[in-house]
Amino acid sequence: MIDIKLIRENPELVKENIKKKFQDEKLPLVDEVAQLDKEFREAKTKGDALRGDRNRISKEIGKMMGQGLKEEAENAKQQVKDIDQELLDLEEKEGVLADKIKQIMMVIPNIIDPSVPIGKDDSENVEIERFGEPVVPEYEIPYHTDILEALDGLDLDSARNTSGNGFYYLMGDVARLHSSILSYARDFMINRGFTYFIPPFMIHSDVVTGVMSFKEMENMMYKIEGEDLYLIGTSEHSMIGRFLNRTVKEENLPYALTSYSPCFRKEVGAHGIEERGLYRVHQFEKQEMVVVCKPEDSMEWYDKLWKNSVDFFRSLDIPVRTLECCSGDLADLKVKSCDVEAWSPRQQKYFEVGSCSNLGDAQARRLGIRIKGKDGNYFAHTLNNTVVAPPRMLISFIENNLEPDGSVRIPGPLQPYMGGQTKIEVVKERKNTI
RNA sequence: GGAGGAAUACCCAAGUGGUUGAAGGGUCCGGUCUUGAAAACCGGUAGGUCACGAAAGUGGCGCCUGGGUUCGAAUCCCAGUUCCUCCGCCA
Repeated sequence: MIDIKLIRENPELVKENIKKKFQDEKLPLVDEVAQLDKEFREAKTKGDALRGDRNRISKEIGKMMGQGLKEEAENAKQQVKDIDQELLDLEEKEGVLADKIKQIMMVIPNIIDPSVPIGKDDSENVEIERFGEPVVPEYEIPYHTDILEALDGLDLDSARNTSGNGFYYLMGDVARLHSSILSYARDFMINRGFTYFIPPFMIHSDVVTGVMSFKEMENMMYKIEGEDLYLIGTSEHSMIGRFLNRTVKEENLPYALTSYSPCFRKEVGAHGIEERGLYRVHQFEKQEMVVVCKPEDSMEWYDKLWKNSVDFFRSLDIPVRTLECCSGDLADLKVKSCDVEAWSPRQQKYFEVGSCSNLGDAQARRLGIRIKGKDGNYFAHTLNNTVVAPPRMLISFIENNLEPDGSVRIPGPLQPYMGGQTKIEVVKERKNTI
């Protein structure tokens, strides 16, 4: 959500930005909202004057009553009644205009950073960095569900019975590996100066509507029946929701936070064959980074954030690359963003394991996150990024650490979290599987 | 979940329909006094946000939130949220 003042003062800049994002259909909205804004301010100025009159006259009535001036008071009452009548329509108009303006402002995209490459869609995203040797093995790598089942570590059939498609049981060493990755990720971020958080896993509807559009909400969020509660789709929801309509002290910045949570997503819509198994599930767990900082610091934080993810994957011997989102692929709220992708030896391509975003002040404006400065308040900048999100991450992990005999290596940093174990062996008898 | 009580500004707190333009303290800032400090005394302390205005400034909204009653609401009514006390239940 951009500042409407920008539309008043520099509509051409806003239009240029829309063109850069190949959303020409939104161009008329700029003039439309400018006109609505003009009407709204006229109505508000008029309304404020009337409300002022009402306040003044009502006060006078009080004095008249005190002095016993009955008749004058009755006259004045009628005057205020007339004002109220006039305000009735005007206030409705103010409300309608304000709603319309907000609706349009929500879809006008944030001004992208000058460094963002211009391109129509994700095919024009730009690789900015690559680490590790993308291994092409001589033998065929099985589908990840087959690898995990051979380790007696995954039971999708039972999960389908208990909970439906999109759920899973992780078992034995594989379940432990899953937890180890999250624990390691937590410590990894703590060591880099982030503060560890465990947030609420359910949030109220006003927080939900603050952090996402109605459409996103419909497609993603699970609602608790009979309660004003939704299961979070990512800990960013409760982490950034914490700052909703809050003013933070300048000297307390930056907030560099890392949060753990399970994430629940409806994942409405059809998905391809490559998304079977653990690619796209209704429930996963995630270690996340959230930063709230001063505007001048956000770009520096942006670079730090995505590099954290890269370093994390490198420390587990997983080849990764960073792909910058081009203008057309950038979500409307974002100033700049990139995806961190891990190598899949089986598919012999990279796939997304995390996404890093600088939202500038757009999210803060939408949520009312302000900084109390010496010379007045101003909106904060917000950023977020994935550290790691298993079980999807397990796919790249086991594919890259798979031995020809089907066992899976545990890289050094993870071994302490696995009780010193250096590999997960294929089992002869699958005792965990019913 | 049940029964009571509460929510006012940075903090404490008064306030049952109209000179409340939210009393009074405290904190904080400035001053007097002092070698310096403390104390005492004097003065200043709603902050935010929106609109109008070149500016000075003017006005709207703000007493947990959202509705309502009224000429007028911190105050009355309805719904909700959070906190406290007690009871019940529970890792």
